[in-house]
This record gives sequence, structure tokens and C-alpha cells, in this order.
Amino acid sequence: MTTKTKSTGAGALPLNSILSGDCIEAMNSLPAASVDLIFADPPYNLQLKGDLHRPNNSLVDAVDDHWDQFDSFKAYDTFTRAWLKAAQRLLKPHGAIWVIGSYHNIFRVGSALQDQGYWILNDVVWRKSNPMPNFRGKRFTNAHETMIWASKSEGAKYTFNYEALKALNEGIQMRSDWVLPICNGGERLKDEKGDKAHPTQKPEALLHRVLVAATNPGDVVLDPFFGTGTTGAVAKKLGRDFIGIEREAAYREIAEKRISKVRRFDRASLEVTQGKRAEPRVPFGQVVERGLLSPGEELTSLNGRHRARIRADGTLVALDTKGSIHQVGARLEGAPSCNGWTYWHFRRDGQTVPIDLLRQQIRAEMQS
Amino acid sequence: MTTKTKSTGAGALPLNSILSGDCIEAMNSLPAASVDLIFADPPYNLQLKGDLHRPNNSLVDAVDDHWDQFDSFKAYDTFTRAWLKAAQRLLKPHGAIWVIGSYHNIFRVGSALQDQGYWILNDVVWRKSNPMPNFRGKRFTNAHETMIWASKSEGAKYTFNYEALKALNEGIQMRSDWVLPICNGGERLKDEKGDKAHPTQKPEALLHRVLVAATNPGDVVLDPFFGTGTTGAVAKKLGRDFIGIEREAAYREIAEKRISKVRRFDRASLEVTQGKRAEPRVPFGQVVERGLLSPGEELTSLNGRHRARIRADGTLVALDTKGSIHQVGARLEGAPSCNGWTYWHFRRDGQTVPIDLLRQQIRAEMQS
DNA sequence: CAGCGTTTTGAATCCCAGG
DNA sequence: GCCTGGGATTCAAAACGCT
Repeated sequence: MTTKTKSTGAGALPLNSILSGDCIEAMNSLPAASVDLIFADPPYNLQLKGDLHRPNNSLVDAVDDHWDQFDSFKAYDTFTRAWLKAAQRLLKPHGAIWVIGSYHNIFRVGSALQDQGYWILNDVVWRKSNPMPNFRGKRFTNAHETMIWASKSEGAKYTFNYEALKALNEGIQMRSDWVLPICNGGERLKDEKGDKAHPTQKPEALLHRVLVAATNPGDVVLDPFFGTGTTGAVAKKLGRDFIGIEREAAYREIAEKRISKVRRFDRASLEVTQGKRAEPRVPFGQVVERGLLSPGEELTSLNGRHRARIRADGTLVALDTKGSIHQVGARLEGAPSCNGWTYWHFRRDGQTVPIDLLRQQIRAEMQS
Repeated sequence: MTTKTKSTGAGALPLNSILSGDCIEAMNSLPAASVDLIFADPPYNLQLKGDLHRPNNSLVDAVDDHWDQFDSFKAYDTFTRAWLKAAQRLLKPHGAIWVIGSYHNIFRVGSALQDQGYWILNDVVWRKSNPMPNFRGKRFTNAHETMIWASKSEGAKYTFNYEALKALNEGIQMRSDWVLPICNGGERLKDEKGDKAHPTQKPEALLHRVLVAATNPGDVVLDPFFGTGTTGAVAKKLGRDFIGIEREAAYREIAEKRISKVRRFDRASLEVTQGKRAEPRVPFGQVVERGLLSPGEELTSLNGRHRARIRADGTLVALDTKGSIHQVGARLEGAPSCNGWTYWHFRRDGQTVPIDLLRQQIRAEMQS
């Protein structure tokens, strides 16, 4: 693994390495506003009572590790708010955070995020295709976990590769529920005895989707509960820089070895489908300027109920209102907003077609 | 709609009717420990248009106010904790609550539930098969809502018709993620102008699954945010009694009319698959008493590796252990537990059959 | 090796009636 | 309340093992 540093105003950033020790202290040792994305898989605070056996009498290997033990919700909240505060300081103004959890802890995390001024963008449900069943038949199969995606503050800009996710989802807008298998098979790391190296290793596919959605190549991704380093492995594959923090030396060692074997995807496959947002912006005035439509021509609304006349400056005039194609459409419809490109239509060859056709024509011309 | 009352120690219960006014006051007017299930679809818009009071009880004038974020969460929490407390008082000791919400409010609700001593049993994700797309392409399609299912307190018994839900799911235990379409089409209530009568009408299919899972016929279901009465309509169909609380007269009126048209399913179709736990217990001693097996006869284990001899009191003796059919089986297998009924076999007509066959025979006789 | 049946395992707040 | 003990309870995928 090549460790590089990025110098910032406040100090150097230990890129592509794993810090040891308490995650709050480690985060506080790093310069403020230096990280693009934080992915956090904190302890869930499972409050398991006795043993649980499967119907065949085998014992379920539960998460009873010391790091998941808290005395009370209050203790868990204190811990949560402390690390979330340190995380918030680290984020660049346009940075974002993802936190994963279950019903045991996610409500505490979500409330803390909101209280501390983070702005929730989505909650995303990981629907497990192969969850552990409920063995006693007393509840529903616990078949999902919840991730919260939040920007650093209300109104902050954030990275979202909409079109890339849409492409990942076969051309349909990506939903807030993702179906992915749990991590097992060859991907699941084992110790010398052949037992799982970490009780809660996350699948790389999950991190892949998160990082493709919410970062760009070259971004810095921090994981304060690094574990066996899934975040780092996927970040490296995707050409993102990572910083891991992990308390347990055993996990750090496994993660180091794991990530050193990872090879970065080639640059071409990292290029992500470009969204319409990245396409050149075309003012309606250009349509008029180019003579694709002429001042004085009449447009009709999608529903045929409204008409407006084009003016030379690319604005529209309707019965008692005037303004941009979007503004006039919105006012006529009594709607808060309106996409004028698809709302307004004109006649061509006896057909009624949206003016967006003309924008596409312009963009095609701009490409060549 | 036939309104009946159930008298309790503390007063009468206005069954199958809709109470007006503030839900907290209305709940406090009802007798404690009188309700089996509460289904709540609270407002989640943080600009609550007068529903909210600040901690000092001053009314929040929302719409045009610039809302300080902290103030708004605090006010929402105050409101949430107040109605949850009133709800908890109403629940019978073995009662339970379901609350539905989105990421705007569900973390507040979940934390409040935990803080007030409710015990979360599952979070259930309603995955919408036909969600509203995200028009701006800035986030993931908000394709789900979250329900929290909680018992009144830790360790409390609760109703869960496991087998019925498993049957609903084609023989596989029901998961925590439910795929259901949003409410539209003929089910969606419209006003005179043809607009939707209520902004967040829930699909009856959702309530159907909740009530089948968590109540039995004759149970009392309370909905403190009744709206257009989906909970009441489904409760009536399913032969449960309901109590609705709704402050808006217009919604009450629509709900009354809606529910009056609903017909209860016939009693037979309300019956639901029962688990084996519901069957009467039969001590193995009865098998011996009735002469279906005799003292001295030998039983063999399921895997054929172990043998035991029956004693007159219905206990077994094996090589170096004695006790109940379950205890001896468990010890011989070195297992934490063992179902002796399916473990031990005897010979009949040249076949090796489990002694459970004899229990079934006794149960059949008990029926007639 | 292919094919097929058996065993293993995964973030789990997992029983309850009767004495 | 507490303690005892009967006896009910699992899905999907990978790994393993046998023919």
C-alpha cells in the first residue's frame, strides 16, 4: 500500500493508511475540513441476553464482543455524539457521512445527526437477500439494515452521481432500498482457525455503491470503525484515497494485508456515466437566437389548456403573466415549479412536440 | 357503524367510533390498560401547522416562521414523547404499538420509544412498489417508509401470529421488508373536486398485514392519528374493534362514511393458521396410562444410535441416565434440548414411527 | 470431474405455562 | 415474584462429501 500525504492548512493527511487508537482522538488529530466522505459502521449496541440455538441445536455465534457493550442508551448516546462531532469537524463543507446500523442503534444515530446539524439526505435500506432467519418464530426475520446518508449541514452541497447510480440500476433511478447479499463465501475473511475474522464484515458491493454514489475519484474517504477494511479495499479499487481508524491491532493487521492485495481498477472503468447535469446548459434564448423557434410563435402546454407567445429575448408571454418558460408554466399551473422544456410544445409537421427536442438538437450540435 | 362499549374498571371504552379533538387529551380520557394494539401514523412534517407546542407550551406558529432547526426538533420531540406516554398508559400489559414514519421523524420516534421503556421488536420497512420518483435527480428515490413495532415494556409478552404471516408469505417466514404498492386507484379516497382527500392515506394492505400479525379477532385497536380511517376500515373487515382519534372534522366525516360501507369478513375467514404452541399439552405419561405404550417397551432414537426403556411413570431409562423423554434425549445427544416426541421412535407394523403419532392420537380423542 | 445430497453459518435485543 | 422443565423453532448460499 502506498501511503501518501496531502498537506493542508492544518497539517498533513495520512492517506491510505490505518490509524490506531480511539477513533475520536484519532479524528481530532487530523486537520479540520479535510475529508470528502465518512463511512461509519459503529457498534450496534446489541443487547443480547442468553444463548440462542438453531432448531438443529447448534449455537448461533453471536456478536458478544467487548466493543459492542454499553451500559445504557445514555452511554451509547454519549459515545455516538462524541464521534459524530469529531467527524463533522473533519468533513469538508460539501462533505457527507454514511452511517449504518440496525434498530438497536440507528434511531439514536439518526437523532444525534439531526441534533448536531447534519442534514439527512436519505435513509437507505440494505435488504439482505440471505439474512439469518428468526429461529424461534417470535418476530419477523431481521432482513435489513439501515444506512443514513447526511450532508455536513442543511443546504450544503454534496456529491451524488445520479446518472452513475441510474446506470447501475439498468437505467432506472436508484431507489432507497438496495438488495445485496451478506458477506460470505470467498470474500469473507477467515482467521487461522477458519473462523470469521470479524463478526460483522460488510460486503464490498455495499461500499462500492456508496462510494460510486457519493464520491469522485481522488476523494478522501474516512472510516472511523475500519474493522477489516472493506471501506479501504473498495476505496482503493475505485481510485479514492482512504483513511482508516481501528482500535484492535488484529483487525488492522488483517486490513493492511487485505488492502495491499487490492488492485485499483483502470481509469477507464472508473469513469462514471455522466449525468444530464453535466451536460451543457442551454438557455431557451439560444433556441430563439438560432431560429429554431421565432419570436411571436405560439407554444401550447402539455395538457393543451394554456398558450404562450415567444418573445425575442427568449421569454414567454401568456394571458396575464410573463417570464421564463419555467416560470410561466409554473404560474399557469399554479405549481411551485415546472420544467418548461417538457411542458411547452410546438407544432412540427402537423405533430405537437416538446421544445426539449430543440434543446437536444442544440446539444447534439454542440457535441460535434 | 355499530358503536359498542366495553366496560372496564376505569370506565367505558367507545368502541368502533371516532373521537374528536387532541389525541393526547382523548387518550387520557380513556381507561388505562384497555387497548391491545396502537397503530400510529403521526405527522412527520416538522412544520406542523399548529400541532406543535414549544417546551414552554407556547404555540408554534409554523407556516411562515423561520424555523430554527433545534427548536423544531425539540418541539417535535416534546409532542412525540407526550403522545407516546399517553399511548403507553392505554396499552394492556401485553399490548404493542406500531408507528410509521420516514427519515424526517422516525429517528425521533424510535429514540423516544426506547427512552420511554417500550421494547422494539422489529423495524419493518414498507418498500413501495410504485414510489414517487425523485424528480430533481439529487437523491435516491424515496422508495420506502419505516415502521417500528414495539411492546409496552422489555420482556412483555406480545401477540405475533407467526404461522399466519408465514402462510401469507407462501410458507416462508415473513421478513422485515414488505413490498406493497402505495394507495391509489379505487382505494384512494377523493374529495368533491376529485383531489385526494388525504395526503398520506395508507394502503389497506399494509394495515391488513399489521393487524393480522399483531392482533386477534375481538382485540381493541386504537389509532390516535386516524385520518381517513384506514386502520378502522381494516379493523372492521378483520373483526377487530377500533377506536379512532382525529382532530379534523372533515377527515372524521370521510372516515365515518368509509367505514360504514365496510363489511366484516365472515367469521370463518378471519381464522388464521395456528402454531403448534396453541395445541393442548399432552404429558408422555398419558401415553403410558392409556396403554398406547407399555412400561418396559424399548424406544429408539431418531438416528437409531440410542435406546431407552419406558417406565410406569412415563419416564425413560437409558444406559446411564433417566428422566423425561426430552431430558434423556438431550443428554444422550449432548444437546442443550431435545423434543422427545419427535426424537423417540417405536415399532408399529414393522415400521419405525415417532411417538408423536400417539400424542396426535390422544389430541384427536380430546377433540371429540 | 460432474452431480447431488448433507452440513454449516450469518449484527439476534428469539418461550412460557405451571408450580 | 422466581424457578423448573416441556418442547417448539430456520432460510439462503456456500462448503463439504459421497458416488
